[in-house]
Amino acid sequence: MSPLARRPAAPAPGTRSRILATAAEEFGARGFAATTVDRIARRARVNKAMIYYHFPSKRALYTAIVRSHFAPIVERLAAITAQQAPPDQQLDLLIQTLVEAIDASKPFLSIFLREIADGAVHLGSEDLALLAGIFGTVRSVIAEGTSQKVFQPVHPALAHFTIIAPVIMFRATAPVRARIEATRGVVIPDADRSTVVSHARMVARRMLAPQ
Amino acid sequence: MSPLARRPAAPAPGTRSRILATAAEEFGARGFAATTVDRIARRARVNKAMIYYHFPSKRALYTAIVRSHFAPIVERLAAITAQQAPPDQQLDLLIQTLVEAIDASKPFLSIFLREIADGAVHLGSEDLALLAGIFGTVRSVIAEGTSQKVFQPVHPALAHFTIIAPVIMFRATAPVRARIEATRGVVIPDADRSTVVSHARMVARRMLAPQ
DNA sequence: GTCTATACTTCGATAGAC
DNA sequence: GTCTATCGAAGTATAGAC
Repeated sequence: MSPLARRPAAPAPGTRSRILATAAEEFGARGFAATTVDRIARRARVNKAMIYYHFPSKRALYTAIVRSHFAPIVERLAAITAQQAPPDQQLDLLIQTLVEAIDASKPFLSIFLREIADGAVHLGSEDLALLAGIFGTVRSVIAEGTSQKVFQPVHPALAHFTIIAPVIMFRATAPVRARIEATRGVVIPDADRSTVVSHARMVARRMLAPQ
Repeated sequence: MSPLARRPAAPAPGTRSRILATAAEEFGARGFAATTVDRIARRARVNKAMIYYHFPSKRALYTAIVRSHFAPIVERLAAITAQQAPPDQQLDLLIQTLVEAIDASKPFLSIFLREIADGAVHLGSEDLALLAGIFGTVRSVIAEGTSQKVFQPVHPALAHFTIIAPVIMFRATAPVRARIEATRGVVIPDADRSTVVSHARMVARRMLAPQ
């Protein structure tokens, strides 16, 4: 190789992951349709054509982000139920893990909310399977507790969302609450993770306590 | 007026409301950016130019929808706290009213979720005031109960979302749950309104019961 | 792997006749 | 109030040089 030759094909290791991270922020903040590939490129400091070099389409880029966020959550949840602990202990661990997952990525939380509003039209059957896995895990732990008479009988889906929806909505509404605080001069206290976990556990315990 | 003259300006009473209803469905199902004025026009069976005759812009149409949905909810909530009932009774009424509001318009529920994901960028200070009103009403009833020692102390925002977020997410996820049922052959029971109200009241009562 | 330039499409919005 | 026709701005995606 001539020393005078240029190096036109030097790999830039951070490029692909920088695209993914920036795209997640944009999709989360604006939604799929309102996100432009131009803007992702500019913010990730790559050329727009580079995005199409790494991903076949805007949609494929979006799908890659969704998969990479869902999969590890389901794995961690499965690890908890694999151990044969009592239902109330498993539920405490499930709550801890779910709150950590929700806190792990603010953009993904927004993507998740939009996906629900969309009726999950962007999710393939593999993604739906991951979602069903999360739902099924919580549900089976509650069902086990009910059959052992340590939990009272509850509507499965309503119980599931009673545990997790408050955390989702509380975290997701943080920017809106901040705007209300700023605009209207009221103080709405935030909460750190241990406060949120404690609250969710308290709610779960009280909701499921036998009559 | 000559009998031969045409009547080019016959009013079509249903036009404006048909635009509003169709636009709400589209904004709910697709989000603001993905919704096209062309499609609203086609589905509402009006000419696109008619939309711009009734509303100055796509954004103004969206805002009109948001206002018309938020305002009556806040009114009904205010009517409840105006009466001087005990906190637990007020809370039961608040829950009933909020569940009814959530069930009243499926499109608006999706619009609401997307607005949260957006950080409420489409909402002006008047809309934020309405949102703050909903939040403040629940919050003040809980605070009153706590100061009367009939409720235990709780984090205001977490308590608020513990009561209302499960209902929001349960209703909003109905299409996704249906897809999971269809794709994966599992049965996820739905719930009618009285079941949802009872569940939310049970959760609120148990969460707020003094230790 | 990276860039420039551009083809192709869609969409919000308006002009102007009736 | 209602229509047709169209402008102009963005935006996805690709071709092709280096």
